[in-house]
Amino acid sequence: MATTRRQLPPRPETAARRREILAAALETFGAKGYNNGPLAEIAEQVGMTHAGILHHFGSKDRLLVEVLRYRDESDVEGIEGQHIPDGIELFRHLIRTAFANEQRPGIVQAYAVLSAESVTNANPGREYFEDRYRVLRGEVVAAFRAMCAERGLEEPAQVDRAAASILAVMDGLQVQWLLDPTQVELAETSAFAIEAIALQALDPRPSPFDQGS
Amino acid sequence: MATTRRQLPPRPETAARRREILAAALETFGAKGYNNGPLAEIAEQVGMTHAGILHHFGSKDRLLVEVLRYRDESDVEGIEGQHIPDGIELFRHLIRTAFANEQRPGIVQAYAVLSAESVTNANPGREYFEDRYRVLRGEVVAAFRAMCAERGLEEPAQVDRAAASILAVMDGLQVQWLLDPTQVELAETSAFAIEAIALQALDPRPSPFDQGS
DNA sequence: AGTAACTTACAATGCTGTCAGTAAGTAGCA
DNA sequence: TGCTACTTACTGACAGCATTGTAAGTTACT
Repeated sequence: MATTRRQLPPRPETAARRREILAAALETFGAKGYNNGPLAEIAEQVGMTHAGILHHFGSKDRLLVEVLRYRDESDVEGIEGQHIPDGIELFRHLIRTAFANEQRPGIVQAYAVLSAESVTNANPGREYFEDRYRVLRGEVVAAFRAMCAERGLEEPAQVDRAAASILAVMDGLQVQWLLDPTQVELAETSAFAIEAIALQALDPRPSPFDQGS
Repeated sequence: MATTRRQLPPRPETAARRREILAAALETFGAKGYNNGPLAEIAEQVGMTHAGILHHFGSKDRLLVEVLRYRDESDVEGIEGQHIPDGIELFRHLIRTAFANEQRPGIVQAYAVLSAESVTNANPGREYFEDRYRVLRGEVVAAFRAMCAERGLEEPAQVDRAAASILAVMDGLQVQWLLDPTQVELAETSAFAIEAIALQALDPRPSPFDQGS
C-alpha cells in the first residue's frame, strides 16, 4: 500500500540556495529588525517570491532561528579554525573580534537588533539568545579559571560578574557605535574595557566610590 | 476676514490624559517593541480607541518620540531632585540607578528594546538615542574630570573610552538580565564593572593581554 | 512516476491614518 | 445669565496597505 520512496534528498544546489536565503535574511533582519523585515524583501534579494522562502523554511519564525544559527557558524568558520580558545587566548580572541566587527557593521547591527528584540513577548529568537549568553559566559568564566590556574592564583570571587560584564560592554558599545561611529571607537574601546574588567577580576583593587564625601 | 480667536488652550484634564497614554505606550512598546506594538493596545489600556490617540499625538512616530522624552522626565523626577550629580556622585548615582532598575523590569525592557530598535532604518527614535548617548557620555566625562581635578591628577587619556564603556556595560547587562534574571545580578554586576572601568581610567595598570604566550 | 523547487493567486489578518460626526466645554457678547 | 460660535476630545467606520501563510499548478530533476 505504502510505496517505499517517500522522501527524496534535497537537490545538490539546494543547500547553497538556502545559504543565500539565510544571508539575505540576515541582511534584512539586521537592517529592519525581525518584526519589521518582510519576507518579500528577503525573497527579492535572492530572486524569488516570498512563497519560495516559505517552501524552504516553513515559517518566518523558523527562518529566524536558522538565521541565528547560520550567523554563528559563519562566524566560527570565518574568524578562527575550529577550537574554542582558552585562557588568555579567549580574551585576545574577543578583542580581535571587536576589531573584525568594525569592518562589518551589517552583522553587528543584526546582532544588536535581534538580541534586544528577543527579550520581547514570545519572540522566536529568545531561546537562542538565552542559550548563547549562557554558553559565552561559561566560556569566559573558564578562561578566567585557566588564567588563574596558570598563574597559581586562587579563583577570584567575581569571575561570574566579570564574564557577564565583558560580554555586556561589547554589546553595549556596539549599539553606541552603530548610532554614531564618529563618536565611539568600537574596537579600541572594547579592548580598554575588557582589560579593565579582567584586571579588576584577577587582581582587585578597592572601590573608589565606597565612602568619603 | 480672519477672526482673532484661532486656537483654544487644551482643557485642564488633557495633560493628565496624555500622561496616561504615554505610560500605556511605554508599557506596550516595552513589551512588544515599537514596530510590533499596536496603537489599539495602548488605546485599550486607557479606555479609548486608537483614533483618540492619534488625535492627541498625530502619528505613531510622534508618540514614540514623546514617550521617550516622558521616560526621561519621569526618571529625573523620580530618582533625584533636579541637579545633575557631578564628580564621584555621578558614579554613585549610576550605581544607584542600576539597583533601582532591578525593581522595574518593564522600564528596563522598554529602554533596551527601543534603543536597539532605534539603530534600524529610519526609526523615529534614532535621533533621540543619538542625543541621549552623546549627552550621557559627556556627563560621565565631566565627572571623570571633576574627580581628577579634586585629586590633583592630570586628565587620563582614556576618559572618553571609559565613559562610553560604563554606559555600555549598564545597557548590555540589562539585556542579559532580562533574558535570564536568575543568571545575572544586574545591580551588583553593574557596580563591579563601573568600578573596574573607573579604576582603570583613573589609575591605569598595564594590559594583561599584551605579550607572552 | 514521483517529488523538489518553485510561481501565481488568494485568503485572512492586522495596522496606521483619515474622515465625518457628536458631545461637551469655553469665549465673547447681549 | 443665557445665547451663539467655535474648539477640543473624542467615536465609529472605513480606506488602503502590508504581511504571513496556503493552495493549486508548473517545470525539471532523479
